[in-house]
Amino acid sequence: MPQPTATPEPRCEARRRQILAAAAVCFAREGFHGASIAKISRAAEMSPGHIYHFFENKEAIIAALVEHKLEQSLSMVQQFERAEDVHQAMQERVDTGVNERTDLDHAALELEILAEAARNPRVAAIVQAADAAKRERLCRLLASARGTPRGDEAAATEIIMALFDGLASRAISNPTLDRAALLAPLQAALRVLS
Amino acid sequence: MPQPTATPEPRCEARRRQILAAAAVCFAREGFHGASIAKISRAAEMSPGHIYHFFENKEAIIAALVEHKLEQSLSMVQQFERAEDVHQAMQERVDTGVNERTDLDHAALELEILAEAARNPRVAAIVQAADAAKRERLCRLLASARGTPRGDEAAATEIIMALFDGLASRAISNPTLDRAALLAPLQAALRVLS
DNA sequence: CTGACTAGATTGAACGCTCATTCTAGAATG
DNA sequence: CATTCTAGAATGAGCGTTCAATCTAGTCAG
Repeated sequence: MPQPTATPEPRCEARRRQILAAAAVCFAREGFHGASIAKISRAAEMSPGHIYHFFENKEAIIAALVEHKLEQSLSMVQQFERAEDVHQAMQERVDTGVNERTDLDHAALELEILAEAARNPRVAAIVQAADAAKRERLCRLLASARGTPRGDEAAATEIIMALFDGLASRAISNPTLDRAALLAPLQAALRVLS
Repeated sequence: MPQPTATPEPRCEARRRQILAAAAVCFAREGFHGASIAKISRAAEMSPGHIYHFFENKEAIIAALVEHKLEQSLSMVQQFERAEDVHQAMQERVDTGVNERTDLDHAALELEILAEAARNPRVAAIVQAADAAKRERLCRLLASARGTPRGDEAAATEIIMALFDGLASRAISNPTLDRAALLAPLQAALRVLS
């Protein structure tokens, strides 16, 4: 018995991560359906057939990647929840948020995921479950930050999320986007919403 | 003589529109790469080969559809430009705007177009040219509505566009979206931006 | 009015290719 | 030696695209 309880699947898990990393690159560059298993296997430096030992099929790779991306995005909410002054933490995080959301590779993958969710029920379920979790936690944060309830917490949360989600679209539609200049009007909008 | 010079290409143009309408349905349902020429031809009630009399290839259908969609979206700006009171016209149009942007089929096609633009240079060029035109005109409208310049007109325009673009993402991510409730916080955000 | 002719519209089978997926046999490991 | 891992060729389906054949409707000769 080499490892009794320490590392559950050292090789297998590493391989899986290797495939997901390669898939993320290929999917961002060519889309879910433009990227072939052959290309992903080349990027992951393994044979096409071997990928099927770790994932049932191509859709499972997409699902796993989407899940992984959304888990990352949930960690942002956790940061706010741990912060002492929520208002201040949010204002400070806007800068980073804009840069993350308007990064071209990130934006491309995010839009690809949403477009896929619009037609693939399995992806839609993953996206919507993750979104519901994120939304509820953000809404609760907003309510506690406001102190006195105004009754439109859910809608305001929705608009704040639309604002940040929209940044990905803007990054694609406007390659001359001035990220720094966005901060002032964005914070003004957030102030009136929170 | 029924029509001497009125209709230039009645049959040909009608066929093109027929193909584009069928393609819009197929692309919204299955994505640009999921929808095959065979399926589009079936939806357009014509043979696959015949499609190639009207479009050079599949990419040309995508390009034509994207162009058509963006022309429609430009007509909204024209409405504002013709209005007497821009502020008022915008506030009145928000309701319609929310419903248009959060329509699932519209949102699916919009996200599909943006995802394609992120990797297809031809589509990117069309999207970005249309976006630049729309952006400049909206920015000018915002400046004239404000009266006294504040210097952040371009950035504020960008944030307003992000807000509306983001609604498409929200419609996909949250199927329980309460469209009517969005209006109040959305208008509050627009008021502080314009 | 009728039949031959024509040009454009339309068809659908066929082509070459790439895809996701499976299979087989050899290499590595213990 | 037994077992697990790995590679890459094989498979069949489906893709975008082409093209020779067919249909259709309008013109014109008689």
